[in-house]
Amino acid sequence: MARTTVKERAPRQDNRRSALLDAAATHFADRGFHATSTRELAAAVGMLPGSIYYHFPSKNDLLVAVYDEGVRRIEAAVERAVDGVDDPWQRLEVACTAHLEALLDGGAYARVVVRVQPEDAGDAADDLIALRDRYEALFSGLIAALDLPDVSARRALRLLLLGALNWVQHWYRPGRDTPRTIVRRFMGLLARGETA
Amino acid sequence: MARTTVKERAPRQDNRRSALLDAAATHFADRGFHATSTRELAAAVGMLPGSIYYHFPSKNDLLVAVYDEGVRRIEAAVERAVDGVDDPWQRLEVACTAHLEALLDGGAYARVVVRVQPEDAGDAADDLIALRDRYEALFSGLIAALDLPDVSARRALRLLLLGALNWVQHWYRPGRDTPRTIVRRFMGLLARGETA
Amino acid sequence: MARTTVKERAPRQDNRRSALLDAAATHFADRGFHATSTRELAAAVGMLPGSIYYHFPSKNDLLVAVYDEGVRRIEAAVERAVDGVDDPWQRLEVACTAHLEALLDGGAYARVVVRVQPEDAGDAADDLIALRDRYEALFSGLIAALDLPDVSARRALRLLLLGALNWVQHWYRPGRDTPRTIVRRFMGLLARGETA
Amino acid sequence: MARTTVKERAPRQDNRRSALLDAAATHFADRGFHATSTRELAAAVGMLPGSIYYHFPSKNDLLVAVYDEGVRRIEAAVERAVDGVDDPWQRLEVACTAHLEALLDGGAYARVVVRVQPEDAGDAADDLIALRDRYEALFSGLIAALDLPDVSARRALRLLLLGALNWVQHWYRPGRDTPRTIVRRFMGLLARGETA
DNA sequence: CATGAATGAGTATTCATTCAT
DNA sequence: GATGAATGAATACTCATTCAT
Repeated sequence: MARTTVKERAPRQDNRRSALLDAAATHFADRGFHATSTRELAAAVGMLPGSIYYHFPSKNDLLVAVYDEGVRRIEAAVERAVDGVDDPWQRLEVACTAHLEALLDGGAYARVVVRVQPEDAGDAADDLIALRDRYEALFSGLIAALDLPDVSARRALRLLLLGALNWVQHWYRPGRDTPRTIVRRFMGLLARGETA
Repeated sequence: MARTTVKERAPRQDNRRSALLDAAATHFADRGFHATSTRELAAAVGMLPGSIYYHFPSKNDLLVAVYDEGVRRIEAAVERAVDGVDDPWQRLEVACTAHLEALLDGGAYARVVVRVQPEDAGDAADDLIALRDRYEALFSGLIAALDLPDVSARRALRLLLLGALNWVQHWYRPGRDTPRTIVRRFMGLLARGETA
Repeated sequence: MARTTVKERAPRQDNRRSALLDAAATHFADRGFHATSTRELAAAVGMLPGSIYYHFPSKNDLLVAVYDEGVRRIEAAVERAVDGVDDPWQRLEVACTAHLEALLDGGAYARVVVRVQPEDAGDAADDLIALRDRYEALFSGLIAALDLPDVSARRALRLLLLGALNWVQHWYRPGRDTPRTIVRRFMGLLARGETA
Repeated sequence: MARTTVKERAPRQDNRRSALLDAAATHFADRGFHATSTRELAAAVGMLPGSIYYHFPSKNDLLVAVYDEGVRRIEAAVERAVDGVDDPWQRLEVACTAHLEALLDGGAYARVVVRVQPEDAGDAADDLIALRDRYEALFSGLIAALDLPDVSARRALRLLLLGALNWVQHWYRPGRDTPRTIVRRFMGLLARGETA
């Protein structure tokens, strides 16, 4: 009688916290960290501004939480994509596609990782840098498997690709391109084995 | 002689305005537009906050002025670089190097163009977009001269290169690399004539 | 002894309440009433902020409880000290010493009585004033037993002594002085019987 | 004919700043530092809360300014009072009276010095302590001139008197007593030359 | 005997901007 | 070519407190 249904136990869960996280992701991705106020965030989830601080100790920490989730999602997408693929260039290509899909269609979390600069997080800048590095290490691994002449070429390829991929958000218009076709084109421009 | 202050007397013109512009460029490039307050800018040039408004009607307009100067400088550098070079791939390479030099060693104005997102300018976002497009057109011209199969390949190359180049600021450490070596490496990864 | 937690089991009664009271005493004494937040108090005893309100209806009431305990403790110390002493000046001196010991070495409760101003308690200011008066009456009794010329001299002596004693906390450095030596010196400065 | 009167030059002076300082003194003295909000202060002088920060960089600095003025005023009053008085005990008595007058009738600035605890000023606590010490040094000088047996007696007398005097505000009711009569009574309780 | 989740009002402070002088 | 003095609105954040569970 007291509880309306047996499921009553769980629902009081932390879905306000995650609603808040979602709103933060969207706003940070779309307008930037500094251009987003805690009021906007609160309004977006129907809280009062002060109530945010029940869930997160500061706006900075909220950013770190979003960023962390963003990195986690891109990593997961990339790992899922390369799973079962054997050819090293093929693995790199599907990884790039997954990366780009995460950035363009994959929701706001991933976009935050590319849009927000670590230094915006103030004290927590180092946390963001560590997260970013963790992801780049995953990419380094994929590139290490290629038959490239030396470490310099590997580093150059990693930075060329990640730069180009992360910049896509600045000009991407859905419909005209898809993540897959963009990556196809980018990879097509590369000289595979016979690099200088 | 009588007065001890070393205040520069010579450049009679409005060097207050350009000092302000310089300070804005540095701050916007280093910390971002929203993270820079007009007070900081004023303090940096020894003005009172209100005095900024004698020179510029708003903080947004100040950004537009900086951005405009930034684009102007990159354009000038690129044009100077390609001048007298004939081979299309060679022209592209020196252009990329000039672009990267402007970004990395060329002072704050150019960095603002890459760091600040047009939407940060509010009303004036369109002005910034127009400026960015103007510059990209210059780049498109250089790429059009290459022997690439179709318009898609040309577009892909432009976006790949600009993305990779503009991303460099996120990882560049002076000493280890130079703009020239970075561009050499990037170009070396590309399949020249025989692109797919 | 199965469980590793050292949690005291014995004092069955509401030792959470008294832990809270202790924390409040310490914080109010050290930092003042307004400078102490209920969150700090809760954190100090490992509660959540809301849980305070199970034990006390408001922060003000918490202050009253601490203050009450503080007065009670000073009273008890003074009464214990004068017990068995006969000479009136001697009684006054040991009372002063007990008062000062309570203030300086006697824990936070007593210090709150001297540090916190009644008006800080808002509604409950009158409660604090009543408590303070109750204690001063005890002191008046001791002074009434002295061979002083008139009521004015008695009042002056009471206020001189209490003022000087209560001010000691502002300059006291343990080691250099002790409550006993301070009181000795103060009493030594007084003209005993032959007051003007 | 531009200026309405020759006096026009001065009046735009800093009288808003000093109105603000006055309001701060009154509020800090009457209700304490933490219990006074910047809003109240601003409202008291008809400013908006933010406008305070044109005049003072922080609430703490405002306190320091008030405190400084308070010490200055007590010092001035004491120095004025002892001027022309020769007998050392007489000098001490008029100094005490001046001190007490400053505290009780002399406006809020002096009261702040006694009411607010240095630690309330946060960062600026040391500034307040330095000011308080400066004033106590003045008092030490007056006491050094007395024919007291040793340095301990001098120190004890200084602390006894200052304590008693500063505590007066807690029980003083105008009308019943005056600073002069209170000091007379206090001094009358002291054993002059023949101290133990 | 409490907690989890919030509220609503308030905190000090900062913002871009204005405008008479 | 500014300054001095503010404005008005917003900022991130903290407060004591509530209450269903």
